Amino acid sequence: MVLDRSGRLDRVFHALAHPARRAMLRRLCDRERNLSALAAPLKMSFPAASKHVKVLERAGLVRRRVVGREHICRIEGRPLAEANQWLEAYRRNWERNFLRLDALLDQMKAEERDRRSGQPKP
Amino acid sequence: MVLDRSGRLDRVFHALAHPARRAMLRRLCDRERNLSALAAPLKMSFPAASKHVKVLERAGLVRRRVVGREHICRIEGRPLAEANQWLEAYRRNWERNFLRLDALLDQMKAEERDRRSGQPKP
DNA sequence: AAAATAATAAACCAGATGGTTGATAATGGG
DNA sequence: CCCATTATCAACCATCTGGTTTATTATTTT
Repeated sequence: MVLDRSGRLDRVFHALAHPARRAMLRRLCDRERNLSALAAPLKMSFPAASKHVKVLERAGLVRRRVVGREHICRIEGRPLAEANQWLEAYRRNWERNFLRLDALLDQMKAEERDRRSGQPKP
Repeated sequence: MVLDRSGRLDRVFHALAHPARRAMLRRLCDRERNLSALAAPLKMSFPAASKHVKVLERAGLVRRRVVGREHICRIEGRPLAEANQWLEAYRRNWERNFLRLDALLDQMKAEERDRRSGQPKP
C-alpha cells in the first residue's frame, strides 16, 4: 500500500484549505477568542462560522472550552507542527533529488557538447 | 476584509489533503513519472488517478510535459515552499505568543500561591 | 495494417462542503 | 424577572469531490 493511513494529516490540510479557517487561525495566534469574536470579521452567518470552527476542531488545530455561555477557542500547536514537518521533509527530499538531477543534466550536456565538437554529426 | 485572497494557498492545501495525492507527490520526489506509473500503485481506476494529477497541477505542485503518448509529471517546488513558509510563520507566531501566555500563567499561579499562604480564605 | 499502450472525455452517482434561514436553549446583566 | 447575548440544531439547497464505467483519441509496437 502506498497510501498513508493518516487521516489526521487529511483533516489538517483540509482545514487549512479554506481562507475563513486560515483567518480564524491567524486571529487565534495572539490570544484566545470566543466564537462571536471569531465569526465577527467574516462576512457569513454565525452558524456558518461555527461550522468552520468545528472543522478546525476535528483537525485538532483548535481546542474549545466552555465558560458560561461562551465557547473559548485556543490554537493547538501539535498538528500544525506535524503538517509543517511533513512539508519540510518532502521539500528537502525533492530539493536534494532535483539538485542531483540538475547536476546530472549539466554533466550530460557537457558530455554531449564535447562529443559534438569532437565529431559533429547531422 | 480579514480573508486573504490567495486562492493559490487554498488549492495547495486542498491538493495536499488527499492521501492519494500525497502519495503521488512522494513518489515524484526522486524522479519524474508518467501517469501510468503514478496511477499503478493506487487502488483506483486510471481516470480517477488522472483527476488527482489534475488537482496537483491546478495547485501548481506538479508540471506535466507530453512526450509522445506519455504525460510525464515533475514535482514543482515553489508552491510547496510557499505553503511551508505560511505554516512556519504561523507556527512561530503562535509559539511565541503562547510561550508568553504560559509564562504569564506561571507567574499568576505563583502569585496566587503566595497570596493564599499569606491569608488563606474559603 | 492491426494490436497494444497511454491518456482524455463524458456521463453518471453518492456523499461531503459551504452556505442559508428559522427555531431553540442556556447564561449573564439590568 | 426580562431581555440581550452566545451558541446549537435542524432543514434545506447548490455546488464540489471522488469515484465509477464506457467510449474515443493518439501514439507505439509488432
